[in-house]
Amino acid sequence: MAELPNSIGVLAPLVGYHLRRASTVFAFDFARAVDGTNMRQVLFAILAVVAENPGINQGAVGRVLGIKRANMVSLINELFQAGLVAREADPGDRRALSLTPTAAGTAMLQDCYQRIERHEQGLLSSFTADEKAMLLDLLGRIERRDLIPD
Amino acid sequence: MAELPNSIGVLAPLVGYHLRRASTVFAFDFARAVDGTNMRQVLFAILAVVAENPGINQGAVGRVLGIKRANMVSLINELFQAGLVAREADPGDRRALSLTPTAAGTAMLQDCYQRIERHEQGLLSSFTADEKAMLLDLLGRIERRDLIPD
DNA sequence: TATTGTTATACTCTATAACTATA
DNA sequence: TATAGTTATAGAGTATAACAATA
Repeated sequence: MAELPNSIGVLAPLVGYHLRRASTVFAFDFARAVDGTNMRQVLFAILAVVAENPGINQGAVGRVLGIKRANMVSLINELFQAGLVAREADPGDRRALSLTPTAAGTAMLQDCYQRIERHEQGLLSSFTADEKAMLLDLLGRIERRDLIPD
Repeated sequence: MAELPNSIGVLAPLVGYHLRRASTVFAFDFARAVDGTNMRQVLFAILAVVAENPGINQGAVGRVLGIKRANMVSLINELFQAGLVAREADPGDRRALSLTPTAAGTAMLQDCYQRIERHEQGLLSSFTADEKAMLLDLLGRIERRDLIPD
């Protein structure tokens, strides 16, 4: 017992601290869940939004997910070069790029979703259905539309 | 109604996604709360652990917070150069550095804590006391000691 | 004028490997 | 051998400013 106890002092009652730690636990588990797929949390989120809203603009995706325009560029490039999304000039607005998932993108999304879902069940194995629903509800009430990028 | 609706597709039922978004909301608010203090989430967390466990080693702080040895170095340097923590060779183990908060460090911790506490009350203004306690409990059950750094 | 996508850039966070000095 | 701190380094994530093309 050489080690000091790990009391976290004033961090204990702070919701922000515990959100950060819990979020990190899920982030690590996400990485393990999609190991070998070359996917990351951001890419998965973008792919999910594109698949749900085919034809959506690059900027709109960023606005939904809280990613800045400037940072969307290389992320979309990654998904495009991996053959997971297609992009073409929006006929209604020639400045904009219209994004759609490819067949490979849809397959990747479904594969990853199933892996992640299974992993989340593991992390939440001690949770009742009510507790999980309660957690999602409480988190949803925190996510009041935060600042739009830019 | 030029903009597509922002439905997030398969992200909706994933706890990890909502943890990440909620965590970001709190991180932004943290930054606004401590504006002008030169403090950041990591530095505040380290300061809190050092203040709660005076004499604790650099590596032990990292273990409590999930920060790797290599990354602790510059963080402790920042706190030291800001005059918030003092460090001296541990008499019992001459490899280790024993950390204690300075008077300025204790004052900074208390000032920041009060600011953050006030801000968290704002973010959680729609939460009942029971709901906040429930959220902390559920998050605590996720933070099962995650992987020790290194 | 405002907006879409883009480039360039910088800072923070996180990760690995290798070194030193102690244990 | 193992551990504490350190250095160097690299990859993500995130931030701002400025530009061209289009609205």
